[in-house]
Amino acid sequence: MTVTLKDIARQVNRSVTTVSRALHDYDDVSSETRELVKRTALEMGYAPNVVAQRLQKQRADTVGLILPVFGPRLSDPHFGDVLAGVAEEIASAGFDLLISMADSPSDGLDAYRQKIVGRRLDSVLVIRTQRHDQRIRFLLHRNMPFVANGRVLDDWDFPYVDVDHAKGMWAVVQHVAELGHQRIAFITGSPQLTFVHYQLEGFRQGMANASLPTDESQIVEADLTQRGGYKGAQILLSHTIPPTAIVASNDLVALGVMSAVQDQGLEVGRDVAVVGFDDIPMADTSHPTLTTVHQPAAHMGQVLGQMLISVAWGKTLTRPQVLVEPSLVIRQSTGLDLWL
Amino acid sequence: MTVTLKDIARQVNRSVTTVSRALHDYDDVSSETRELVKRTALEMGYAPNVVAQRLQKQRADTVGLILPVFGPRLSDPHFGDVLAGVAEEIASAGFDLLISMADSPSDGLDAYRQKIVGRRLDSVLVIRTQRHDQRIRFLLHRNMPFVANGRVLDDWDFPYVDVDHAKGMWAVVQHVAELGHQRIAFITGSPQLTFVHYQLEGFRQGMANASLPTDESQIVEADLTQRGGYKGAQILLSHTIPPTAIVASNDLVALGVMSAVQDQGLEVGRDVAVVGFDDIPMADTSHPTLTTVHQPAAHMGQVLGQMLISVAWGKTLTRPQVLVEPSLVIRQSTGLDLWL
DNA sequence: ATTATAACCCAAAACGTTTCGGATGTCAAG
DNA sequence: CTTGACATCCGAAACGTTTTGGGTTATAAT
Repeated sequence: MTVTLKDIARQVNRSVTTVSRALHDYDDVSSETRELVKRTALEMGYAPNVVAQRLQKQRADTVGLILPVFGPRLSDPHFGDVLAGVAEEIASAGFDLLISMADSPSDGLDAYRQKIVGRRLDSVLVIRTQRHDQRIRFLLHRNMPFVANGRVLDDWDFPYVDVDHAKGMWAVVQHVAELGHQRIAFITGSPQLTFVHYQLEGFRQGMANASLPTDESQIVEADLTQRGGYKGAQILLSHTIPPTAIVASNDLVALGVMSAVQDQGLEVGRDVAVVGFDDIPMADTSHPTLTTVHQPAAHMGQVLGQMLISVAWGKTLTRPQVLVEPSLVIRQSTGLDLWL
Repeated sequence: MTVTLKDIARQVNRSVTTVSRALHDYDDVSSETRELVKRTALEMGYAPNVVAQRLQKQRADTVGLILPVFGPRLSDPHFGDVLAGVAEEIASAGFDLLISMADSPSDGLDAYRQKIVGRRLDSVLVIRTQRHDQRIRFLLHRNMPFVANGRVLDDWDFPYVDVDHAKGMWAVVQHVAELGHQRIAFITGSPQLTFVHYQLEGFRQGMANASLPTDESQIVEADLTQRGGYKGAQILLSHTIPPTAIVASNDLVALGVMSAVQDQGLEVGRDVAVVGFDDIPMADTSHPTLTTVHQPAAHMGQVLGQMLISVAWGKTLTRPQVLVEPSLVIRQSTGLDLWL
């Protein structure tokens, strides 16, 4: 059915070797033969069997991504943007992106074992790192090329791209405090996640810097979704002394917070200030528009993609650790000063 | 470095054949040998080389998705949800999802050629179909198993899952007309896209059914993004007689429309009704909440996933064409009746 | 006339697995 | 003692490619 080198060889009366070499422009085949081979290959609709090529070359030209069960969903816009950047970048190098989903939480490592040891992948993208990440431990241990989108707290040396969440959150608190807010609440994800850890650090330092006490009851943990934000805000707003500003771990959560605030009949930006993190497209078109911390998602994705290809080729990275400076984007959701 | 069957064979003093058969629980190997083999395989950290398995079995256990250049972005929530459903479903069957990006518009078909003919894929998911889709033509012609998320206008027989866009849009117009609106505008994507075609059909029939004239100047084409919706709405609202209701091809566009309306100082749901299509999570938490047509994205993804696996195994589908009934979800953005 | 050089070609091995078609040995039935 | 059945094992081929290490022929240099 499908045509192979052998078929071409038979057709042009040459050996398989010669056909292969002709197609690869080796200089020990005559130009007539080369032309002939190439022409008939085209005519017969030949396409190389990549599986065979890979077996022979011991390379896969594929970078893998294993979606953790409790990680970001494919429908998370910020994550989607990062991923699009990665996909685009590696595509231009002829690499593919292989996405597997871990079936169960514990399955995470087993999935790695199977896919990675099975040599399907040349390098791996690790997303949403945890403070002490088993996956990274495993990959380091197996000597498998990988790049992480995020850091860990352990003192391990591995390539990553991350945004300086602490600094970003610090700037947020700074901004909100300058507007006169004193009761600033924070809706976060699981503190096991490294980026949450750093955001908390930035939050606490920012509060201290503004000479505000950090009230632990104002820090609530929630799902990193709109629904999570909505619920978290409901809890916060039901306190006897509700916060006047609510900061969220990401924009999705912040959008949920805005909904909750508005459903309580309060006005975002006047009664309650709301701040997000990520700067997803939606942040610019919500109402009111959302003050947030900008992350260059697509660009980070591209950098990740380049690094993934480099490590797949066994190159050592000139700049293995990239920490991106975030920038505060002030919009309407923190719009008005308070008069206190 | 990595351990192969041969290594195990040497270790346990058996042939490669026997080791392979032992690991696969063939009944012509003694239980002692089987145990021995399995134990040493585990001890040595053996994992089969999938590439070799694939070459031998002529299967890839992979379904492919080639992202068209002008298709939905990975960051489109509705698309992400569908994709998540697909990924989840095929993962439970041990399949992987391979995502490639087409480098250039024209490259679309070439990408198919290379990846598909190169036997990397057992089946292919085609998204965002066009009225006369070259990709589907190609896949049919090559006899390559695939499933489409969307229909075509040609009378070809192939498996697809789609939502009845015409019926959905018909219901939208019906609803808006019942509220008293007469100048109903429509912001669509390219009419080359099949779903836009059907939406237009439903729109026109709905208008006719409500005895309203269809004013072609009220139908504007835009990018299927928030930005596109924003711009489209600006154009419509600058007309001397602006519409009182704006219907959009999807929720993203509708959210952009809402922004534009609000930026003009108008109130969505009172001054201008806005309707979307898809029912992304955001539609429920936007302000005002968005009236839209619900699509069971994740469920459609699962069905697609099951079909993709079936066709990959060469099975004939019991129900190759699935047309899902959409349902109108009435929320605040069409909130108030008009008094005309 | 011999030798060196260049131009062109190819057989065979290798990548790691699965499977077909025996081969060998043992034991019970005839 | 032979035959057949059974249990256990294995060699070799196959999947399609790339690469190694040649071989053959014709031409140029000695």
